[in-house]
Amino acid sequence: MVVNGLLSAHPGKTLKSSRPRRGSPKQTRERLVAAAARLFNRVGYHGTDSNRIAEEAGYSTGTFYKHFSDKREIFLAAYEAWVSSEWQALSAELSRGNDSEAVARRLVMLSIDFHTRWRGLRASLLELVFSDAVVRRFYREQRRRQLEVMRNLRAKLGGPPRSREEDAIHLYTTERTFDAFAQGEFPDLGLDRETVIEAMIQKVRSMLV
Amino acid sequence: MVVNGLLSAHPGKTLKSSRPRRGSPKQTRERLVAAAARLFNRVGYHGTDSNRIAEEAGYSTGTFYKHFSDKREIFLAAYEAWVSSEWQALSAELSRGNDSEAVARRLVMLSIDFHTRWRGLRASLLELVFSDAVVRRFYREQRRRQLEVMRNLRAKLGGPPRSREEDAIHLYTTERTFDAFAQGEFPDLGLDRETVIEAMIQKVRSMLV
Amino acid sequence: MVVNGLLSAHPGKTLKSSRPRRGSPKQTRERLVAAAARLFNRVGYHGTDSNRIAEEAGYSTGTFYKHFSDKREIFLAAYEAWVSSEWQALSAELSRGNDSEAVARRLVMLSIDFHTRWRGLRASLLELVFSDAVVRRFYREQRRRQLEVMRNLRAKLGGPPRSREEDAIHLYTTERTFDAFAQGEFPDLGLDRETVIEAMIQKVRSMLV
Amino acid sequence: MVVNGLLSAHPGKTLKSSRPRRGSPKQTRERLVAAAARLFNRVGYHGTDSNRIAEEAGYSTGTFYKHFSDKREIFLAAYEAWVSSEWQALSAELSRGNDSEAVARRLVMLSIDFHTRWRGLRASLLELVFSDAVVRRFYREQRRRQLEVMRNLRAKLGGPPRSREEDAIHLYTTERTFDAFAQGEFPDLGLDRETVIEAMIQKVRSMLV
DNA sequence: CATGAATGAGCCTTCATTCAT
DNA sequence: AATGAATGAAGGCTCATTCAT
Repeated sequence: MVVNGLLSAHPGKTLKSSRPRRGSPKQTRERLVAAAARLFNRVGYHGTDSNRIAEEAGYSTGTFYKHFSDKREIFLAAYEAWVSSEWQALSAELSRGNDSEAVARRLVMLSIDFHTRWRGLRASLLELVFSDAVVRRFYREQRRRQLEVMRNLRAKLGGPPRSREEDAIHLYTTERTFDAFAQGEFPDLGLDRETVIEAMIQKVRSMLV
Repeated sequence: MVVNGLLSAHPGKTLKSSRPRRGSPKQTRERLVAAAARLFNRVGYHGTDSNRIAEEAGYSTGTFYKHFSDKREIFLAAYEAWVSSEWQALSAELSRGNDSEAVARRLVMLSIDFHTRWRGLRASLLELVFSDAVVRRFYREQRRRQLEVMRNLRAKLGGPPRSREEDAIHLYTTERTFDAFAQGEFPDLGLDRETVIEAMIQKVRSMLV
Repeated sequence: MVVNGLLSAHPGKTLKSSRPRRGSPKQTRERLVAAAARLFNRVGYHGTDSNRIAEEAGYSTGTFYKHFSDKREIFLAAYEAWVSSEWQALSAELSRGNDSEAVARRLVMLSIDFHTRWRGLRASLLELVFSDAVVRRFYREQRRRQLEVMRNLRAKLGGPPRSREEDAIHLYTTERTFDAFAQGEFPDLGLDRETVIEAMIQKVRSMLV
Repeated sequence: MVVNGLLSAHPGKTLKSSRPRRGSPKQTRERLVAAAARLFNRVGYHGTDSNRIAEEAGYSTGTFYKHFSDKREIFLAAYEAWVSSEWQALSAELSRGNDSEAVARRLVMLSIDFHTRWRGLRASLLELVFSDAVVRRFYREQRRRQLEVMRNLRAKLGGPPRSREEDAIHLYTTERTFDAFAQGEFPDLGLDRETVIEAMIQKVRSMLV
């Protein structure tokens, strides 16, 4: 589980590293994952080639395959890095809140931020979940954990009981809406950004209390 | 693009056509789109080989490119066929309803059905919307029309006014939930199918009245 | 089983074909096999790359894979072509002989000729038989047939009975000696070409009568 | 190249060494050659990865290239080790013999043993002799020495004079037959092991006396 | 209108070899 | 003497697309 500065930072904006002759395998791996995340987010999974990932990270072709057996593997690593950093950020956010309105607002802003930064990877995700059994398994596992976290969270916050089904629907709603946000769908549809945000805040809030 | 029997029928289940040498261009095109839809739904956009589409439709490689300038074009044609057939089915459903609960139920079942039949194409959609400007434009246009239809529908049914933003969020919710349904996500997460369906019926109903 | 002019002709000497836009698949396949044989014989199996085979045959990369699923497959095709053409030549030779000395001489000269023309492919053969189960199976089958042919031949010629073991040893002897011939080993070792040939003629003759 | 215990022992059966940091260069070199021999015999020359050789010997990649300038060099070293150990074993065998039948038998059994233990390396040999001039030179030199040894041996044993050409053919025969033995060709062809061995014993014996 | 052989850019992957430590 | 991270040329193979028939 890699939750480091390189990755939790904005993946689409990190600069291309200069050529590093020899580093720790861990560092190399992280640089590769960060570069992969950047590329996935820029051109999607299918638009990214493994040689390019290595180059973007400042390494040569072969180095990639010393660390990952194929593109899918680094995709999963990037995906995991994102999920980890998002959860970490969300729980940090939650731990300092009391006013539910303020907490919900911060959660929404944070989510939008994450979905925006990981938009390309997210855009590729559903197709991979469909077409690749390994990605699918990984993805479903994340979802299970998400539902678990939600349930625990609400218990801790003293919120009202909800069925897991309701929680799932809530997750789908926020997820898809934030994706639309990240993809710039709202201005394109003539929808008001602030109105959507407010609506989402209310939705999130209703799950917390 | 015509909503014909080939397409509005279950695309994943249509049998491979026998060799149909020389037909009307219209018929050829439709057969190609139907074959493409079948393949997209089975293996996704990137998993579908354009030569294979022609073969599946009972034509040769060259014929494919006589009717479509590239793979994206047939994807859009298949997408359009699906949207058209879904809307047609939905409006047919709506036109015979009066009891809002029953109508909502039928709409939900219909949607699940459509999402299931078009799951592969849908799975590829978000990535293409992300990576391909033409698909994006087409997709956004569909979304605009969807919002328009919703607004008109509610006006006709005498439902309460809603902001377009609320409508959009509703669409995202149903869309994503039905996709999850189609991908078999619910049993995998230990969620009860019927409970989700009931919840969705209430959601849809609340938009109608 | 391809026994055509292209292949039974000297594979190392055929000129590179000019670019043929469209031919029968059979012709294309034959040209590819002929080109592969030429390259295998020039630089060995591992020294030959599949793109180069296509180029040498006057085709592009992709054409190769329309006809052969990988390099091994075309190796087996070339191998089969050689075996076929050699057997055909040998049996043609045998059918017109009566004087056993003369027949044996012609068989030896023919074998030397074949081993010389297929020296690169033969040089690669043992390694592939060792490392590749499919090649091994194919190779063993050829050997079985060889032993069969020998037995039948001798029966027809009224020669003395020999055990299959003796036949096998005889085949190994001639095979390896002709390979050495083809590889130019004799002058290098200061051995006299004619003396070796005479010895081999006697060996072959002793198997016939 | 020293014929040491590591090498004259069964190369295919030696266990992977434990990490031997810092030894004499000579020892390191020997361990590398032994590891290379093991791998060549398991998967052939082209199937052997030079990094893997180092690993198998318990050293790092770089160490390999400190001792050998390339893969071919270690192949030649392994080849030489094998030839040396085989000659040593054969001459030891010969020196204690008097009964020609018994001697021939022991020589045959020894040869079969050697060919079996070095089967992978031998399988690669002919291709390398064909494709690599340096290997070819080395190989031919071995052959010259072999012919020399044979001539001397027979002189010492008081055997009948034979031409070098006859000797060469004899060598090819035994070599190829023992290779076939080592590759398991006989059972596969339905040939009787003992019959072949007896025949080879007679062949060898006829060269000695 | 239809065919299908042919194209070739481009991606994935391996592995012999180098070199900074 | 040894390490092992890094290199990058080279090759295998795919697939969207073209075009002569």
